[in-house]
Amino acid sequence: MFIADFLKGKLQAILNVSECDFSVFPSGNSKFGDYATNIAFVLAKNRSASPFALAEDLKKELETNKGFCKFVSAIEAKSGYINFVLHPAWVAHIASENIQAAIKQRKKKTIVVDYSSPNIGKTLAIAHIRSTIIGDALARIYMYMGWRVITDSHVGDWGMLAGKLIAAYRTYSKKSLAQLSLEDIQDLYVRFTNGEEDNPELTERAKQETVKLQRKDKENMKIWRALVKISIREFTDIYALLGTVPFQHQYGESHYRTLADSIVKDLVASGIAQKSQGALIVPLDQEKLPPALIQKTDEAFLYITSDLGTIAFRCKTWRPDAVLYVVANEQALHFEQLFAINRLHPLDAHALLVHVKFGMMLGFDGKKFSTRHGSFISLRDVISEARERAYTIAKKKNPTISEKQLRTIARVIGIGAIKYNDLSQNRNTDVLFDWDAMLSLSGNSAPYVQYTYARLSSICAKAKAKVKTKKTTWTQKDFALFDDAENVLLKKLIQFHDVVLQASQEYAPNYIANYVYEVATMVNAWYETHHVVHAGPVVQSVRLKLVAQAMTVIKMGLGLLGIGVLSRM
RNA sequence: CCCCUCGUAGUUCAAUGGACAGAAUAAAGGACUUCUAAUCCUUUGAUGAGGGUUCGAUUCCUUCCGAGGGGACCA
Repeated sequence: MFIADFLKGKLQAILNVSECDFSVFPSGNSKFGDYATNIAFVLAKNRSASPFALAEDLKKELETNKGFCKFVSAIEAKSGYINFVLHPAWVAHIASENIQAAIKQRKKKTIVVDYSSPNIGKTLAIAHIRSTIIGDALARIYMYMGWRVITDSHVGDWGMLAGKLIAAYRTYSKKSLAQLSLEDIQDLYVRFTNGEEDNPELTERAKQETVKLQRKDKENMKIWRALVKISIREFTDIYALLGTVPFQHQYGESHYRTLADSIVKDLVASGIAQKSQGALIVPLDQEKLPPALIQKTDEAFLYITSDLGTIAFRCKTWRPDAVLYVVANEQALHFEQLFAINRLHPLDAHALLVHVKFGMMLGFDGKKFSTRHGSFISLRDVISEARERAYTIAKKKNPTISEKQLRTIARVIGIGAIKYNDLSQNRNTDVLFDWDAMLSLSGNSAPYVQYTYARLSSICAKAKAKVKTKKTTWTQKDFALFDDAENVLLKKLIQFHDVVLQASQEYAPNYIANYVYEVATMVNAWYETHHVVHAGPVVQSVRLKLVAQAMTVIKMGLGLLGIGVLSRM
């Protein structure tokens, strides 16, 4: 149940104000009721009236509405706000919902999430972590929201990069294709780019190999296919380590080359693209953007060209309602140009194209990570470091536990810490890479929330209660045994859907992370002062319901972020 | 020179234009004979600077200062 949305709809209908842009939101403080609205402020502006008096009037109008009073048991007007206390019967109804089931939509919508998108020839690095983790969370969130989700990693496998890799292989490799590992390829590439600095001949060679590849030279195609295969295998391994949703597609840029070709022809024919200094550009003065270069002097395509093909392909194949590009801030101009060209020459009429941008991960020096300057941190190293740190602590806490269990705990905690670090922030600020911050195991972190879950699991085990993970059935009578803290906690727990909805609308997984953290904080405070196992049977059974409810919310919330829970840690 | 993102406690981060700007960490003190102390409870501390719009601005506009990233043949 989307409580805020539901109440807003009721208010619109009862007060007949559908055109007015007000909001309904959970009150931050229980002294202001459970939910509140700023409707009086918004209406007062339009009618140039006093918001304070208007709030009083609206309150009276709502109080006389019998239908509305089934959902809200008390209404108050306070300094212009109207605050609502939810009706206990309705609270019981909402709390009894099965939140593990994905939300059903009336009309099933489709979304394409484009994320991770590494280049071939290199293992995944720290620079890929944000896109991979944020994209994965968004995919999970939209699946939960009942959308048809298409996950696609737009792998960089074509163009100059591919040519360089082939040239590097041909120039330096002593191994055959079959013997080659990704590490070998990476070494060859680094050696090649270093060599380029004082040997322009190598760059020339790379260009020639690129042209040969684009002309489907047999030998080059063979080398290229091997490079792609080795790279994808490595990517898949790391995604498995991270526990991300497996990609449905990893179409590379190469996949779009013929489509891009026809789009470029169309753009030229319709006069949108024109020659400039021997290359092909799309002027975007009207959009107040610099011109986009879509074809080089040597007729090779660029990043933006294949992305135009990508739009056409996706729209034709899946007919999505939205396409999310989870790509760092540095590509902002690229996407502005891409979307602008799409407006001039619509490759699809109705898909909403969104660049979900985020701040960059910066190196220790506060500058961009770059392989060339040797500031390369592989994702494998980050993962194993995280696991190691978690392992050390887990072993200290549980000296008697089996090695196998320890490893499981270390994996879930370590991965959780990495993901949470990114997903709890997700603003556009750049992030300075810092081992300790990224792998924090205490305070506002995934392990804190996971620990809360483990404690609750332990209560269930001690009380010999079966944890009902699916749903908890509540009646209004249960609340008679609650004190204030428990009331507030349950009201917090039923906000789950509101939060997920908002996270999906704003492409902001951090709303869920923050919410789950707040829930964990409340649970831990409650835990200190309320006993379950030693309480009397009646109180115990109600508190066990609360425990089950909290466990479900934490498990689901972390699950949407791609983070697991443990019954023991 | 132009464009994008950002500037909040000592540090790392929160805050759909809203009710006293929240956490974590660091510092000081306190709580395990009862469900896991990876926890809980106290205390100290912040919106880069100046204008403007608004009943109300960390949020929107503007000027300046500072950081990072882009700006036609890499992606």
